[in-house]
Amino acid sequence: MAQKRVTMADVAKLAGVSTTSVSLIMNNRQGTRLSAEAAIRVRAAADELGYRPNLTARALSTQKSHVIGFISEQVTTDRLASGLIRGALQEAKRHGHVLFIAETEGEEGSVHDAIDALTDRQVDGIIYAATRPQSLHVPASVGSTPVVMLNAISDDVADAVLADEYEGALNIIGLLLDAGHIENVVVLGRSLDQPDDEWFTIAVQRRLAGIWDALRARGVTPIAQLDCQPWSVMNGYQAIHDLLEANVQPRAIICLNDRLAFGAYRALGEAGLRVGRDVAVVSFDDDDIAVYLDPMLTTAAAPFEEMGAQAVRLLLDGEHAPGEHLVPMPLRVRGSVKVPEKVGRLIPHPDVEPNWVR
Amino acid sequence: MAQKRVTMADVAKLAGVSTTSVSLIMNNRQGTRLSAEAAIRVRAAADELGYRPNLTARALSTQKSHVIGFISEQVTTDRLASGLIRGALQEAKRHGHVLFIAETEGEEGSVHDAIDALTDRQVDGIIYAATRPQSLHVPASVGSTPVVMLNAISDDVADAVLADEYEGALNIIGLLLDAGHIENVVVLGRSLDQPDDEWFTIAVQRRLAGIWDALRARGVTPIAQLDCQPWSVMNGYQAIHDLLEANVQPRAIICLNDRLAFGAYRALGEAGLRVGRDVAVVSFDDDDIAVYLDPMLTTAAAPFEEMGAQAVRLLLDGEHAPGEHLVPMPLRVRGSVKVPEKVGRLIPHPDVEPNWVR
DNA sequence: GACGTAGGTCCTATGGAGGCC
DNA sequence: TGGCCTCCATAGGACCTACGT
Repeated sequence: MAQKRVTMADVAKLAGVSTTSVSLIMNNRQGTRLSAEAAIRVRAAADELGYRPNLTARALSTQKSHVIGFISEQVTTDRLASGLIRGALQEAKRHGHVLFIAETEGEEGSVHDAIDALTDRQVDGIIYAATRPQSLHVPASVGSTPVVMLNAISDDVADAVLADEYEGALNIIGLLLDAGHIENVVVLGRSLDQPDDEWFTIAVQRRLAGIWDALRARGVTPIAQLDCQPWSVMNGYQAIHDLLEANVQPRAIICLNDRLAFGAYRALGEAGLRVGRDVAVVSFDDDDIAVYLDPMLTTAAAPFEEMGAQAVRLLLDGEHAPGEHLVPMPLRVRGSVKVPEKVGRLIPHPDVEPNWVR
Repeated sequence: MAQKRVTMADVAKLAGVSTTSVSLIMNNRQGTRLSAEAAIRVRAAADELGYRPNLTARALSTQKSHVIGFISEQVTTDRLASGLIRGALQEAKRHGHVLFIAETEGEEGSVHDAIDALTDRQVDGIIYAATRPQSLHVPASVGSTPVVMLNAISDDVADAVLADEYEGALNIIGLLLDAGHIENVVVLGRSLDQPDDEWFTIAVQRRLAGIWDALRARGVTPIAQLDCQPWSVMNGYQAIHDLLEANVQPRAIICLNDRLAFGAYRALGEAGLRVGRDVAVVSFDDDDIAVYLDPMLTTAAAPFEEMGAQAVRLLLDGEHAPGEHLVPMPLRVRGSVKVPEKVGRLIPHPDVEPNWVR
């Protein structure tokens, strides 16, 4: 068992050179040219023995571990935000890096522990991701390790990757209104005068701002704004249910997220109203359930994968203007909005339900 | 910038001892007792300087990295299976370990690369997870690094953690039948005589076996078995829709997974049938959508978190009987099955829709 | 009894040694 | 005498540990 790993020394011995030469050759060092013949011998020996450099040892000596730490508060749980990890993972892989994952369960001190666990292992950089784009505190214990906030912001860190909620909202509402759905518009999720609370994150603020700017730009005034918190299926259902009971007939519903839309569908269905025919619905996030609905939901997708990838790039790049980095939210145009041909041509193709395996 | 990290040597100098002493004291080595006074001096110095051991260096010298590698084929994508990671993460943390994540996109050779990336970094063990419990090949390049298969099996590896599909099926079907839903039973997803195919994984085989054994044990014969692949919302809808069109009236539907159930709900609803009143529905997995449905879905939950945790325990333990390790599937009893009081007492509490943040 | 020295983990970085023209 | 080419010894990096004083 446990046959020891092949080391540089083994290769050196077999090739009849020093370990230095092996190192230089295996790393393709320019400048200090060894004889082509020696290089061939070394490579042959390495191949024969199946030599692979020990990256731990290399990290110790170069101070570069080629590892990125990914801290999240429950991101791995959230099916939406697992896209963040996925995007980061793929981009990291493209650069020969690998990801350390550490999760903080929101407990105090838990972040601190996670950061220690990562810096103790000499990660080259840290991505600090959140489910909600709230402002987070980053302990000073990171030291000089570069940090990028992902779907979050922090007073302690310059770089942050966020979805471009404002533009996304402008676009999706623009789509709705340009398609002619300008009467009896309802905003579901949060009203303009709802007092600030913990849910009113920077992302929500911008999303809402985009919605209203788009409405105002076209002179459209909603007939109702429905507060509800949290944005759950149940609350979406209840809000639209109550609205219909009060004899208000929406022709277009702007949902602040897909779960609210899901609830709205149900309430509408119970009242005999058909989405796409009687009522247009748009939403945000492109949750998995968006394509489970009938008709499928038109929504501004949260670009989580791209955001994750972007965070890795920022970390590895080093040379970039610090600040917020906004990633566009692609529109998923599907059956919940009837779009005239003319407008339809300008926008991306509908998605289909993915082939889930289980 | 980049103020160098505090090393053992720094602590030693400040405390006026050798690095050896620092090492021994910081690691609480018994046996070789240093003076209590020296220990105090060293700890004070370490505190003052904010010393933390460099785990990379430690790993190099002890051959223990306290890192576990987690390889998955798209597990991070799948919102169901992200529970695997979450469970593993928390258990690893409890043991002072951290998780390397590597994803293979199903490409050939990709697994090989992932394994290399991990073993090059001296991980203490590897968890190889899959979305479908299929049989996977594990390249010999793992060498002597211990491997545990998670939600998968392999001819090359003894240990595997799987959901106890058979028991889960026995239980959930038992629940359905014991509640009195024994007439006009329909099995939705896969029939007994459907030929083997790529979807017929070991998990599906056992799930199906459990269903039928439970049915037979009570002398119940379904009035229909509906094949469909993949198990999507659309296919579930279509199958039940067609069934109703053919004038077959199900009183109980056994869905092979939650997405099928989702589709079934829709088809039933369109036909004016109410789940929980006219038709009982049970299912598998406890997907997020299970609680979005109305009434909420009664389902045998895939115990992903517990499975992930179990995999970590097996890796760290070392002393255990090798083989398959089955994790029970808890029943989530909700509104889709009317359960008589008497039976209801014996089973867990209904869940509620989680407070999603976005 | 209390502690330090030296050698081990594996790789990289640097200055310079030896041979040849 | 110098220059050029090929190569290596040595000294890190930060830690652990067997042995010695």
